Amino acid sequence: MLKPETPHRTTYRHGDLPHALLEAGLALARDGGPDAVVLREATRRAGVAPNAAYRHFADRQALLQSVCAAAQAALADAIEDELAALPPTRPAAKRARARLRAVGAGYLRFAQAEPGLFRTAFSVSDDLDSSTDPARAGRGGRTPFQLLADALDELVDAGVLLAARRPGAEFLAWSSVHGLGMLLIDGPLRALTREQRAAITSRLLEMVEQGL
Amino acid sequence: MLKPETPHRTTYRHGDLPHALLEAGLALARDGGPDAVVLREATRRAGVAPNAAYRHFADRQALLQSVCAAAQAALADAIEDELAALPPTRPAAKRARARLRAVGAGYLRFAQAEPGLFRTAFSVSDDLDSSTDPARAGRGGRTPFQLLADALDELVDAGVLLAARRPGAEFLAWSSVHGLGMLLIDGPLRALTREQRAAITSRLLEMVEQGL
DNA sequence: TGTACATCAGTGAACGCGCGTTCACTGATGTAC
DNA sequence: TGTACATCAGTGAACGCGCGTTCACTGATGTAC
Repeated sequence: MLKPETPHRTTYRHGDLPHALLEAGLALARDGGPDAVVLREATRRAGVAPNAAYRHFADRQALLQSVCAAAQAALADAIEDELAALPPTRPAAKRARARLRAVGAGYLRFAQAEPGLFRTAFSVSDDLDSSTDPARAGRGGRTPFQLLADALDELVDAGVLLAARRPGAEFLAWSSVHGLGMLLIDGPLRALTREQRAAITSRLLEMVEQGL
Repeated sequence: MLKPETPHRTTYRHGDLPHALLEAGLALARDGGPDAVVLREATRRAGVAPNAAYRHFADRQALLQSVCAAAQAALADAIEDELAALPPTRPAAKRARARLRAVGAGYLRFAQAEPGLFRTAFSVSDDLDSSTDPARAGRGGRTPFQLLADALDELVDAGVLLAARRPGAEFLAWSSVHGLGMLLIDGPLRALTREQRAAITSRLLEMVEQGL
């Protein structure tokens, strides 16, 4: 087991240690989940003494929080990718439906492609305010939560979802998709084939659409 | 902070150390989740040398696995309680519906009453076989997964759920409820009042029923 | 009923590990004059 | 353009912690004769 990269630094100053630590933290989260995000290993990877981290992060928790925000941003990116890949669709109702499904599909794709980051994204217990924290936003400036809310708003605009049922709907949709993500990466659905996963994902999204 | 109990033992033999360690492990899980289930603290609480645990558990992982199974059994008990509290209901369809809701309600009640145990119950990544492992069963001899499956079967028998939609339905229902549990204990829904939680729980269960 | 002995549960001491965090420091940078 | 000096980023060494796990051991139990 070789270290992936031992950064050779010629200057005394690192250059961008905060960023390097965040990247190292993300790498740790990627293949070990939140518990693997530890200061010493992050500084090691950044090629710096352990205590150098304290110039930029108050403590381990602060680094973890940054990594968590970055993981949520990555999740937002995955959702945006899924939305962007959608073909232009004409009737507004059909389009809105497709977009909601894309949000769910992107979410689940990310959970399976990056289980470590996914777990990390939800490791820091947060509240409603942090769901819209710009640090958690993707390229388009929206957090995963906001992307979901947008899709639901479109559904109302298109007349698919009754306005009366809109409030709180994000939590219902989110619960279902989040739960499936968990079962797929850690739970009893781990062993399913790619096709089986796709099938169950599809059925779940359909259920949410019907049930909302 | 005093130790809750320092067991005074007069005999050299403990009596029932495996059981004592399991109980200690459960207590640790209860207020610290899976990461808090550590051998040294468990033996401390059992009033025994750290290495005594190795007479009964191969390693830390083995203890955690036992605690995990016991946590699932406790979850099964919570669901059974909810089912038992149901008033007798006449039309089979109405009855079957009420029972499915009770399964979900019991699951979510447990998640909120015992978040540490709930997290621990799903900390050991398992497969479909372990979902029916008797060690994870409650008083009635059924695991949480089996209780859910039973409820869905009743729904089919009562003609509420199309038999064609039955296969895999447990995963859809489970995902939704499990996800809501996560959001309620760790996620953005933590801060909700009791009434708000009840309302969202009710809506989610309704959504599942409609959408299945 | 007594006794030798195998079996097994628990002990005591120790190991190495990786972690978070603090201390007093040193080297480079950039700004004021 | 040059230089003193404040500022700040990183260093080196060390701390204490709690953990999992191994070793050779000792004390009690129960069974065979």
